[in-house]
Amino acid sequence: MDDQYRSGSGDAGADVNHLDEEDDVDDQRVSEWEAGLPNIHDLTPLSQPLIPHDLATAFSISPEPYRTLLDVTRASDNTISTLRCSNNSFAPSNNKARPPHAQLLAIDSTTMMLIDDDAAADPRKSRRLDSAAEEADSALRTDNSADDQTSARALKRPRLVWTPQLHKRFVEVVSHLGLNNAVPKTIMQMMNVDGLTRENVASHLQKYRLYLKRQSGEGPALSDQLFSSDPYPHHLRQQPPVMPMGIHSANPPPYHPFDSHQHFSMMQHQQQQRDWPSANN
DNA sequence: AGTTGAATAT
DNA sequence: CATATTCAAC
Repeated sequence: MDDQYRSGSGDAGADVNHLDEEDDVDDQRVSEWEAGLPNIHDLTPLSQPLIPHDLATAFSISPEPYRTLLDVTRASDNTISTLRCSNNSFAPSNNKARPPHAQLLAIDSTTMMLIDDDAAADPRKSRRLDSAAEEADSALRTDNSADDQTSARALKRPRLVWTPQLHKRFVEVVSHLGLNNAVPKTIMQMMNVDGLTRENVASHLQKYRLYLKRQSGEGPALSDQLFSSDPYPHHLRQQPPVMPMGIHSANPPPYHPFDSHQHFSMMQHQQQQRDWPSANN
């Protein structure tokens, strides 16, 4: 193929890593794949920057370096030889919980709306789980950025942090299913957050149930009324309380762990990137 | 030292 | 799947 052109939709290389077994099937799939490739007029010549200069400067994006045709060819060769070498070192797919890229779709439009709102309001951690498809990926699962040196196994996925967004989705799903169907696996599927494991959910569910029990069990006893300003017989608390999950992470979010009941009214300024990558212990 | 959220073991 | 225990962070 003409290496003067690049496609916006991903590198061809990724598909080069099957070797033996089922060649014919592979061939067919390759053909299909090839058929789907953009034609030459759809491609941007590598000699042209993807981002127009003025746009780049407007957004403070450092301009791409210019490439000569020679550069391009060289890079291309490089890529190819790299792929040839590392063929099978791919694909360990270090966990069961991420087969196809598209799983079930989200519960309903309402949910999606809510989530989107949230993501907009708190961009800090919205990067995982926002449409639950896009880059949730890179954020949640084993981080590939610094490349998995030891590749394959031995990789413990980083500790999951239940951000308010994640938790919210969790709560939504749980209430959407009855308490009967709200079991880890189902919840996990419904949440459709990729990288999220059943164990993650199970653990969280445990805490959540505990929390719920506490809420309801927590006698509206007199002691309560001493401090509470609401004299109502409050066993009407059927509605799953939106408990704000605290976060144990490198960056201290302004709110408290579990028990206290507060609505997060945090301002939406300050967007940092330090999500959860305390990656390694 | 005491809690907590999350992981892991049963 | 539920529950108990362990563990690291505050």
